[in-house]
Amino acid sequence: MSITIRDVALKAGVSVTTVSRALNGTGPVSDDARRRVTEASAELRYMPHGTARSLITRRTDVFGVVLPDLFGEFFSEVIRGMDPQAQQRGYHLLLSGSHDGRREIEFAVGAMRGRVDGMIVMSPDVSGAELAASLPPDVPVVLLNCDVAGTDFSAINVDNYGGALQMVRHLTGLGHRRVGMITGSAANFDARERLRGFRAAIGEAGAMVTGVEAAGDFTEAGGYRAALELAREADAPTAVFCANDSMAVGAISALRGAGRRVPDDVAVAGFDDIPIGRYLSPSLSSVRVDVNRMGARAVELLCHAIAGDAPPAQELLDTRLVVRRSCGGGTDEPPSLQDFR
Amino acid sequence: MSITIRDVALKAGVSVTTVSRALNGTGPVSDDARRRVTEASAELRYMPHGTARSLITRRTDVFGVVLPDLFGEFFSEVIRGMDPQAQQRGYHLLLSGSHDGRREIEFAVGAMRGRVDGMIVMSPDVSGAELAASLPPDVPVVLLNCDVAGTDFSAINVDNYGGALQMVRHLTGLGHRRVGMITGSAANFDARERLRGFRAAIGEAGAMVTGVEAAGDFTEAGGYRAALELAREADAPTAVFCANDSMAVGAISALRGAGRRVPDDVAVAGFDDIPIGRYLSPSLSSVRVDVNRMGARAVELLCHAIAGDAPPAQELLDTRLVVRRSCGGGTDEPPSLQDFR
DNA sequence: CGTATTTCTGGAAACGTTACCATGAAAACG
DNA sequence: CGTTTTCATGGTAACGTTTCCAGAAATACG
Repeated sequence: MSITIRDVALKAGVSVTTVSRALNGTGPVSDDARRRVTEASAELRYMPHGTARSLITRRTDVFGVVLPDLFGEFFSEVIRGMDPQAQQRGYHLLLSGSHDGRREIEFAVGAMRGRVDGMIVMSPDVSGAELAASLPPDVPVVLLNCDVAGTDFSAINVDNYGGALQMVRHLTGLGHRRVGMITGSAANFDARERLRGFRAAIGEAGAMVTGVEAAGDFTEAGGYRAALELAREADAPTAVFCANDSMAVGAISALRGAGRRVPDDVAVAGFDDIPIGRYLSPSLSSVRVDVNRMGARAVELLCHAIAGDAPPAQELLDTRLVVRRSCGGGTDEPPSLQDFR
Repeated sequence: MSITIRDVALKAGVSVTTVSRALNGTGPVSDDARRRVTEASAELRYMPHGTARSLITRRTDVFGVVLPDLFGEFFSEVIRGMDPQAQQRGYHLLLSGSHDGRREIEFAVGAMRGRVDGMIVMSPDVSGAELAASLPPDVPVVLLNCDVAGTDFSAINVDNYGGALQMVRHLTGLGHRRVGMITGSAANFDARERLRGFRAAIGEAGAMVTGVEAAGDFTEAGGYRAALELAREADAPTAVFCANDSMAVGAISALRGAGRRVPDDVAVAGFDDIPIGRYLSPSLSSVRVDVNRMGARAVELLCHAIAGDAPPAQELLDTRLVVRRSCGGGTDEPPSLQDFR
């Protein structure tokens, strides 16, 4: 059916060993033999069988990528960050989306056993410690957005704490005395860190400033409900920090519905700086995260782990405050259409 | 180093054959042996080596996905459409982005030889006929957004022609007599089909309506330049149809800069209906394409090709006209924040 | 009870490649 | 010229799994 190295050897009149050597450039081969091999190979349109090669080489040139439920362009960006780096180093990406929870990740990881040289696992809902037992000991792993406290996994995390701190400091700096937060899912590591940043900022702002929290779930609808809850408070907050932009969109909608103007009556801010944020009206203040870079860096770390030329590292990706109209303090950006990039 | 089926066999006190049978449920195994095998397997945390299995089984449970330069959320959506379908059928996705041009695709395809059971190749710049020689004969392939005229590849294409036709008909229906088009790259199949639709619509509109074309390249900057070109015409068009939304964004910016109001002085429409389109001001009229469905359907077609239970099929994905403010004819949608989904 | 069938089992051959070792020829060295 | 090194080559053993075949034990059948 499909042509193997043996067919090439036969046609070129040499042994399979010589064919392998000639094609891979490993070991000495006479010019004559090399010519005959390349000729026969081209004529037969021979392509080496990757699986067979991997079996003996113990290299697959593939990285496994396990992601939770793909959320918007986050997924897209992280992959786009990985791909060029991986490709440049001769690796392909084996994707496995829609995995959350310990058991599902374990399964996905298992299915990749023996088909990847390393893995990048995004696991915001399951900690590194919990994952430790599920991950194969013989395959290097880089964790993304994952609580790796007390483990020595390589990991890259967004500086959620710092970003939230920055944003809430900005809000209190604008003079807000009663600040609300719509939190993300409690199980989610990113959400917990953002909440921690919020609390820290409220704490350091002194006794004049108080915080109030409402539970969200990272969805627009969840943000809508939580915002209504906050608006009904006797002492309703004049600023609301949402754990992500989607919830901020829902929150603005809810607040408007409740007759509150944004940002005049209540300031709103999000996290992630999703692309549509600047096109909303009012444009949405947020915390910018370079997700692309996270993907790229994850590949780099994984390559180091495989080469063994660097110890496991846990990196923090810094964030940037993006102040727009929704929290009242921002410059009134022209609704885009102006700037190229 | 890593544990193999032999280790399990040794620990369970049976042969490797029996272990294989017990674990895969193939062939008869006594209850006692099965119990011992599953026990030993669990205790050793054995995971079969995918590569080794694939070699003999001749199945990898992997689909190769070759995409051109990842364009915005198009890439994301198509993958998101594929993943659930693939996963449901027990397949993983091996990704290879950033491949355009005949040689690069050939290389990517070659690198996948023997590691995938089927391939999905998006190739808007290289036709199926040209690709035929590069594609392996023994691996089923589904082509996406590709000119497959005269070949019998399975393929899924967006109805670019019909979509463009619809949109330009809408513009002429609004009374525009001089209609411009900013085209995409000439090498691009989607672009050519959209242009064909434009010309057909102009043609059928009668002698009163004339069309004028300016060359773009699918980028914002390209749209900007092309729009300026059109605006400088002696008989400048009162409506401009752009081959994609990115160029429409650039075009609106250019027209404004040239002192033309949109949509009052000139109507603008795009193609693709990217998410930010509705948030722009004016909101952007466009042609909606269900990219997600394209990915999902591609996987289905590939599965049929592998199972051999259906002949190669070439499908057309229909489009939907989305009329918004930028071409003057649309309803004035509230700038979102209202509707959930 | 003898034979034919089933059930269970293990040894060995595949799968397509590269890695290891051995061999002979040629070249370099003293 | 004899000896050592290098070069070129091929045979064969891996890699970890499944599949094929054959044999042994147990069961069914007449």
